[in-house]
Amino acid sequence: MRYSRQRELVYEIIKNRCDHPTADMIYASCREIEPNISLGTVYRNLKNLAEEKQILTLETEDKKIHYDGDTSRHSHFICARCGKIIDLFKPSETPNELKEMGLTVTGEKCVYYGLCKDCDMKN
Amino acid sequence: MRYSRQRELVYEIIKNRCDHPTADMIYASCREIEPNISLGTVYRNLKNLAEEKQILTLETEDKKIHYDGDTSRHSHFICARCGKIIDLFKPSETPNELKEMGLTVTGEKCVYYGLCKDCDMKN
DNA sequence: ATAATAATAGTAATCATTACTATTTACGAC
DNA sequence: GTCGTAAATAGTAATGATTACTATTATTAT
Repeated sequence: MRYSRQRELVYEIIKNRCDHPTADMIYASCREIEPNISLGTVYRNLKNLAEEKQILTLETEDKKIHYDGDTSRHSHFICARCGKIIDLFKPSETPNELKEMGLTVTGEKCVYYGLCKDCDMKN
Repeated sequence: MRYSRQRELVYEIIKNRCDHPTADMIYASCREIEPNISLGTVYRNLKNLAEEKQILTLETEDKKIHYDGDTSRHSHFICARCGKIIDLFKPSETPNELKEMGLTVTGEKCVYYGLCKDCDMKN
């Protein structure tokens, strides 16, 4: 992969955020610094970075991919009402059963669903 | 929710499969029995059934929702190459940390990624 | 500096899903 | 049983996130 100013920017923006932005949110942040960057470029680089495992993706019920610059092992909680995503602890060790079944594990995504504190109070 | 022959059909089809079909796969199965059922009806009923927690959804990297008629607690393995979805064991108990953070958990989705046996051999 | 080619900007296309609307169906009251 | 009402459907159009395409620009090895 050849260097590009745009990919560097996308990467830096994700790494410096502690939320879980979607492509259009990242695009908006990019435009503030690089007003001519195109949406396609943001999408392409997000895909590249995810394939290189420099960032992670989270496929949620809102039908938008959420990106995560924190590549350490951790789980997520997603509020079913407001959609807020909260970082959680490290998931438990991957069970041996997988290897015994002949499955080579390269990643895992553990998501809990429910109501966050704020939304629970509003009920 | 009022009874409808179409919803019943959608429900029965999912419950009697042991794979994780997408809406269009379920639509195809429905058409074999009910040739006039419409795609919108299948989508609407899948959504209804999922909201009622009679079936589960799995949001995957292929950008299609996969449905699961097995509502018992279990995890999944998804092959990164062929997309095959394999049912796994029951996930470990939901940690207390969630409750301590004020989060009310109503569901969880734990997915492992990697290569299945067949795809691993082809490497 | 130059050539080769990867990456971009801008726009068009894709495709899973949802919305819309006229018609049909379920079902409770009579 | 049938009547009325509202929910559900069939068929089609619209939506919206993502990807594809293409002429132009930028990176990098020589």
